[in-house]
Amino acid sequence: MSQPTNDPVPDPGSGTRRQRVKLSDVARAAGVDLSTASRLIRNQSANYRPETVERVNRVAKELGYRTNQQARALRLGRQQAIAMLVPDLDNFGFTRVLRGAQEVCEERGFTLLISEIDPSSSNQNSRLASLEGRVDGILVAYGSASDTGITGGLDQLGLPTVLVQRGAPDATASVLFDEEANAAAMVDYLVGLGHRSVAHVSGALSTDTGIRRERGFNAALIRHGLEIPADWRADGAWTIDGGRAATFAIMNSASGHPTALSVDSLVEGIGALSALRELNVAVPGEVSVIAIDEHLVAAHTSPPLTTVRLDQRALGRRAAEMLFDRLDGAAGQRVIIDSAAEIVPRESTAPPRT
Amino acid sequence: MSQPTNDPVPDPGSGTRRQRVKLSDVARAAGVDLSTASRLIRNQSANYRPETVERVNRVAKELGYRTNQQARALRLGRQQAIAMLVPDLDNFGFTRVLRGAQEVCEERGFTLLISEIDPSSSNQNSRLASLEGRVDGILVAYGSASDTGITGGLDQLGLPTVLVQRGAPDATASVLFDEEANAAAMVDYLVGLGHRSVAHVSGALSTDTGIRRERGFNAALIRHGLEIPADWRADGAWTIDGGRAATFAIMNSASGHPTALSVDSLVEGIGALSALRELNVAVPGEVSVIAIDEHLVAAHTSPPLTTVRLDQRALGRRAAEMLFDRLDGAAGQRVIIDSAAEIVPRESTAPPRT
DNA sequence: TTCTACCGTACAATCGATTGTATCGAGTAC
DNA sequence: GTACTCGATACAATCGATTGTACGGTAGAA
Repeated sequence: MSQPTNDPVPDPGSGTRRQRVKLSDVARAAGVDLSTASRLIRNQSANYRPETVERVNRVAKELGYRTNQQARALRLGRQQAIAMLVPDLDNFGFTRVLRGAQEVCEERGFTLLISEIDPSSSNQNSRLASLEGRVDGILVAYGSASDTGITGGLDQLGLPTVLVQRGAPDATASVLFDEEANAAAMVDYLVGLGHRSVAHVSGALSTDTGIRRERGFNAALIRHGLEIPADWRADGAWTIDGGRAATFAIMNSASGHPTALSVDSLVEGIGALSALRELNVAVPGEVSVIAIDEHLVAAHTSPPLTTVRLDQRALGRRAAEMLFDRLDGAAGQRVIIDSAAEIVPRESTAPPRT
Repeated sequence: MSQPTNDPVPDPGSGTRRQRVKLSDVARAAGVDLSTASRLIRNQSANYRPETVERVNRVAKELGYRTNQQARALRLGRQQAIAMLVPDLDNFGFTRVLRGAQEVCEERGFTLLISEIDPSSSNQNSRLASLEGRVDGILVAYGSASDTGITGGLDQLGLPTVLVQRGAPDATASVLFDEEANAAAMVDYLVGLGHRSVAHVSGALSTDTGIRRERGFNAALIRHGLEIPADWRADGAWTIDGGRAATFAIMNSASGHPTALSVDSLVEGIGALSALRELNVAVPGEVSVIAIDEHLVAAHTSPPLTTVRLDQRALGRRAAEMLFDRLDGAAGQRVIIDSAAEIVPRESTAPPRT
């Protein structure tokens, strides 16, 4: 190893890498001690002479000093960064959660790093491990897939974690929507239009969110005094193809077909529209369709899809805040926040044909 | 500050944070020097006794030792991580590029961190700066928006950068598709179906990619001996709404309307279908539509959209590889790779009505 | 005039790991 | 028997920043 210990002359050969200015350079140039420079750079100027403060800061600027985050992180024992894990960036649900979390991070001077980790892939644990030492905590946005493996890996990491829009039996720290209410909102809307025959394309019933929406759907039916055949409920697995398959199953069921479809996610809703088109079923003429998750594409499907907008930004914000609390030593809780569910009416819903 | 310097007893009060095992703990427990432990943990066992090697590794495992990445990064001066900047995770184009880069990172033992930075937002520079010291290099996937600000901030960072599917006049390091060929592929396909009146919904003409696709479109027309009116070209700005507006403009143009639309991106294609539906124009009966960017949603629009699939995974891979080369000191280059453009025929295209 | 405060700044330990070089001891050759 | 070699491991500097405490000097009080 070449070690020109006291030769600060930048190597002229490697044009790319300019010598990095460090704190000791600033201190020397300003004629003060390293510790003085350190404090003044960080505005801990309480006891210092204004003159010194000014000089140090000026020199730092002139030299283009920027603190080395690795060194800082090592000394402080923290990274000032958190990670958000998502299973699938192709799913429409995550971006607004991400942005909410991003906002909070920015307010706190933290960096948000995103990592896509497919929970079904084999190397997820190594990817998780690679996050170690880079972040102080983890937000897990896994609403849409089975994820038993992930939680195991997370435990090993020993980092504070908050689950977002997804519960787990053993997880204390999680931020959830009132999914029962969200599902019920769709039924209420359809019933309000006059529908009495409402089928349900659910999210994956292996997931917490799927189960709770199913429960909300059922509760709403009972509240409205409705009963539907068992084969009007189908698991759409949180995917386009799953939604398609579920819709085919419902429409071809022995019980005849419903006048409306309550769908647990936008991607499944797109699948449902696709199936109905293939079956030559008019939407909303013969069957109305409504789905959870608002996104710009919903305005441009055929027909434009009526959706339920959830306040996912707020979800992301709240989750990030809880994570920061945990970093400060607070215990994790299971919090259910108001999703501020709002129907965005478009052309896929209408009163049933009489 | 509480400094129980030589009191390694973990505080029983803070149940959350278990005392972290460090290398010196392992060394002590194994009865060897820190340096020995360091080397053996990293399999630099060249000169060591097999017995010692075994003992150190066993102790490390027993104690659950995991190397502190911050300390390692500080010592080594590198992070073993790179970042990928995307402007908008809602755009369908990025996920496969991301995954390609992810693959290469994994092969090299690097971590890929994703960061969404809206190039039009005001705080982009602070977000960029927050990446400093966390990553060794940056992949910039900005194909779809103006980004003059970003490049400025990147320069200041002084990190090796590679631009992905996006050129810049002054950028040496970039990996690009042959966009002229991609655009031409759409025209060829439409002409092959018998169309002679082909309009163009282009990507934002303020972007490099937009300009090059426009050029390819024009070249293809000439090659086929076709000429079209000026108002059959409209800028769709890489967005759904832009694509809609551009389609309205073309369809309402004084020159009458074309029999086919060649659209530069899937999102704009969705906008185009939306506009055509609103205009009661039959697709593909009156107007065929084809767009660049394959994605599952294209199979489920109405009608399903014929698309051009580009090998974005390869793009991501190549870009990551170039970035690693740059980290090793290689100069950046401007590389154009084969996009392996492939038409995915669906129901939005058909021969023109005679 | 001498002692006490206090102000402004410097000293030095520390975070956890990496790595060039020194050292110790045993075996071998003469 | 002495010197030399080499194998196995220890020593110590270092990466760049943070922070508790010590220290020197000046001013006000006695």
